[in-house]
Amino acid sequence: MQERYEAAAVERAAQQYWQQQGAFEARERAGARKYYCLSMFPYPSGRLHMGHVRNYTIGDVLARFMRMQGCNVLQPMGWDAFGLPAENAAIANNRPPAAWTRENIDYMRGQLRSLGLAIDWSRELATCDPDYYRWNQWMFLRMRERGLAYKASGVVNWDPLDQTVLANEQVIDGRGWRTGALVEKREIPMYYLRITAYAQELLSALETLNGWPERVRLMQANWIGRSEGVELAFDYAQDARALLTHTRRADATPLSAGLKVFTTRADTLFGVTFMAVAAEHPLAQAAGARDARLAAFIEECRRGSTMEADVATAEKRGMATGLHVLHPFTGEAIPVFVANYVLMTYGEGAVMGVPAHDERDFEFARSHDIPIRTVVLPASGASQSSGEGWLSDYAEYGELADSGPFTGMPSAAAIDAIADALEREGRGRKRVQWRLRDWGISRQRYWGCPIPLIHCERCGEVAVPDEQLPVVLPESLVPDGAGNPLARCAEFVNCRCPQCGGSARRETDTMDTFVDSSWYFLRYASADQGAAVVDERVDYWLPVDQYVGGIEHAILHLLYSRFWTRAMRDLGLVKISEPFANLFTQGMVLNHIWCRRLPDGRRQYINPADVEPQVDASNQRVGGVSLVDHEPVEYEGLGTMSKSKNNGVDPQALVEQYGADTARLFAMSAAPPEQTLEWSEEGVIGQYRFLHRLWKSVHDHVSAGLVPRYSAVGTGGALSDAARQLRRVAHHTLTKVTQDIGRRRTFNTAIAAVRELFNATGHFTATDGVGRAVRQEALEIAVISLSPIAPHVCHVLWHELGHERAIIDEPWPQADPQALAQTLVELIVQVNGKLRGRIQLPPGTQSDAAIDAALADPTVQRFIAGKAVRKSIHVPDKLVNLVV
RNA sequence: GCGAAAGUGGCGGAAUGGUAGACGCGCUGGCCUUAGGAGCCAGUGGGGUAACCCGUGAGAGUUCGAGUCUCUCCUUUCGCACCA
Repeated sequence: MQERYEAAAVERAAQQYWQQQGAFEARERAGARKYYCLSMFPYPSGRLHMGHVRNYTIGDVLARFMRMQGCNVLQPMGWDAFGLPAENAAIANNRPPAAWTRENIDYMRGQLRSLGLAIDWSRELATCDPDYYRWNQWMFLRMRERGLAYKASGVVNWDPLDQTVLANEQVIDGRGWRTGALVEKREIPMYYLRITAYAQELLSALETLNGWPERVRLMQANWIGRSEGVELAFDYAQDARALLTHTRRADATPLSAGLKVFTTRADTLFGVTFMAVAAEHPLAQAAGARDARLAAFIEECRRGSTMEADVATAEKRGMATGLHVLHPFTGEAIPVFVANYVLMTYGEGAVMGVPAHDERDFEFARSHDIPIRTVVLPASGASQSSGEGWLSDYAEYGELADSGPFTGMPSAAAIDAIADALEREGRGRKRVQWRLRDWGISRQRYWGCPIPLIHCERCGEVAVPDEQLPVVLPESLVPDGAGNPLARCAEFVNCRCPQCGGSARRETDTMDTFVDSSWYFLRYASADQGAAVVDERVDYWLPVDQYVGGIEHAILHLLYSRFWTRAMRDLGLVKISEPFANLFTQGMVLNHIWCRRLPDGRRQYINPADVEPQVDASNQRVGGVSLVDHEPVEYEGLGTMSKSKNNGVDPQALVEQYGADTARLFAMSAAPPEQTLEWSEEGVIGQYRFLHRLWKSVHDHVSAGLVPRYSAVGTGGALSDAARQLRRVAHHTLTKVTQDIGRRRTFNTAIAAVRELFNATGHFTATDGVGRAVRQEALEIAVISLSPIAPHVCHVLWHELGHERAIIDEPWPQADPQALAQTLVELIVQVNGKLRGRIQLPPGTQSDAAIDAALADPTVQRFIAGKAVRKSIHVPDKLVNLVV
């Protein structure tokens, strides 16, 4: 055996072996428990980043561990290949996105292979391949037939200079990224998928997802946002009625029934002192038509991005319309305002304003001189004197006051009573409101899956017939940032109407890339199936047993996938409802951020590898010096690795310098996988050193001749204390690693445990036959425990330890209870909860005996001297607590 | 703004209501030598000669016992529907 560990040679050998054996190609197999282990597929951005290394190593550790547990494991990989970055690269390089994307895929496949992942590459797919996206189109048409896909108008970010729809990412401080023009909201026709039809099921089924993190389930539940409340209509006062009869248009029907609102707090109805409608609300539009100041305000609301975070953090502004509605019970005239914080996309686009019982309404009333009328008395008894600030007790349920016939009722009963009264008069009813909106999938972009529709002047909107699928995206176009090049591509646009045969125009919108990623996990099960979207093999492999990916996908991707799977279920294509039985959300990878301020105020980011940090007395980074030009740079703290902050680390360099095992070991050891991971070059070197020492230690052991491990020999009692102790540590390590990988998913503590075992092995000096057999056993346990995490080096070391069979084909070993047995265990003794002593007792000692032993401890005696022991708590084999 | 998490030595982190700081990085001292991104040994939260005392963002609470559970506050990170 070679004395020095050479990562490159070791990894080449191991990878070659796996490839020759076809070790990771998965087949459906009756009898064995299947284990479908899936990591979120990457966007082919050009190079792998540390987040990928972390993600794929987590998945790989689980896949390899479960394989050794006897499972039939499938771990596939593919490419989320459509999307905006390819178009940006195309603009920058004047090359088609297709070429850029496919080159990136080729390069990144090589990078992934160098990590030694146990992937079945025969199932590889890319979403930009027509063989894949034709099924997007096929599914879209099936959904359209069932009313699950429909056309409606939607609001987008519009760059008035480029005459182009912008993604939220392309809006920077309210301006277009390329033109700098102020972005506007614009309504355009779009296609939607009716995810809201599944809202209740998507919500209820969260309870069944026991293998998902609680926080993800909570976030999804909040996102779906079921609220029970009351929908009611306020009749128009004379002024509004007069206006509406003048401006009545064909589409004014929503206005005819009065001003509709939805509220969860019908109990506060008698406190309504104003109404607020969104700028896009038809009533606002009508009022704006005869009032120039109001029209200007509405126009102002149209500026800015469509992002909800922007809308919600914008200054709350509003303007009176001069119109009024009538209170359904008192008949009082209530003024109607236009307000920028009312969302047209939620509820009815209008809200009733109750300043006394809603903080946002309270502030709005203050700044617009609207009266505040208290109608619910808080249960806390807190009282609010006028002129004071907002008191949150008033947002709680309580007892109604000044509310006509409902006065004196508790809130919950009042809501029912008010809803009943409204329903009797046909003015309102109880209903459920969802926060979840239908999924707009139209993108006015080139590099995506074409929506398979044709527009014919005679026949209208016509579906592309199934036998003409896929509608193939021409791959030679180069976008220029202004508009969609597809719309200018005559060969694509001009076509025949499938119904009448006349000339027609093809739809040029493409699909949201979330469509591509909403079902790829199903396709892996039958990736070679040309005649159907999936086949019966999907029933064998699905659901995914373990899904691994970033927490940033907690809502959208996962919710869309849950919806899509149900849509396919209802089409009879799959039997499952939930695609992912277990979900693991990994944390982000962070690195330090260094920058310089340029004269024009912008920041220039410097890569941390090029900075020598300066620290203050308490070792905090306060600044640094560039290693390139020796000029000072500013420290901006830690942030996720990103291109824009120039703080990424190239995993390729890492693998070339230290090897994949070191990279994997670092990614798994530096933090628990669910939390953020801080990059540390020193940490990487530490793992590298460990692998060297492990190698050296096996080398030194086997160069004195191979011995069978102690447990295989099975000799009984002749062990020295040191040998017994080492065996106990070894088998304890095995227990801990099995739990930490298999149940707790804390790979960092599994690695720490192996290191403890390794340290213990180093301190074990016996050279006799039994001693060497015990050391063999300890080293074997260390190597096999580490093998899912650092598979290459363990593959080679396993052979060197004398094994013919490859380590990936070894069954995961079980700890020997005899090795774990102890003759004495240490109990801690507390007095009033503070540690005061330790006692050694045989395991299983009864309470009375344990407490007597604790009382006899000299230190304990000092602390209880002269005091009465009031209570004694005994936790068997762990502790005694004496309360005095 | 709304929703979700996190906060422990100089640093990353460990502690599955029961010994706070496992394991590693860094640092200090020593040894060794085929000078290697080496290896080995010892030390490393603060205070105190010691006995001991203090210590997990801040404040309260539950408990025999709280880093862990509950509440309030502060700070940081993630998501917010056209980035993927």
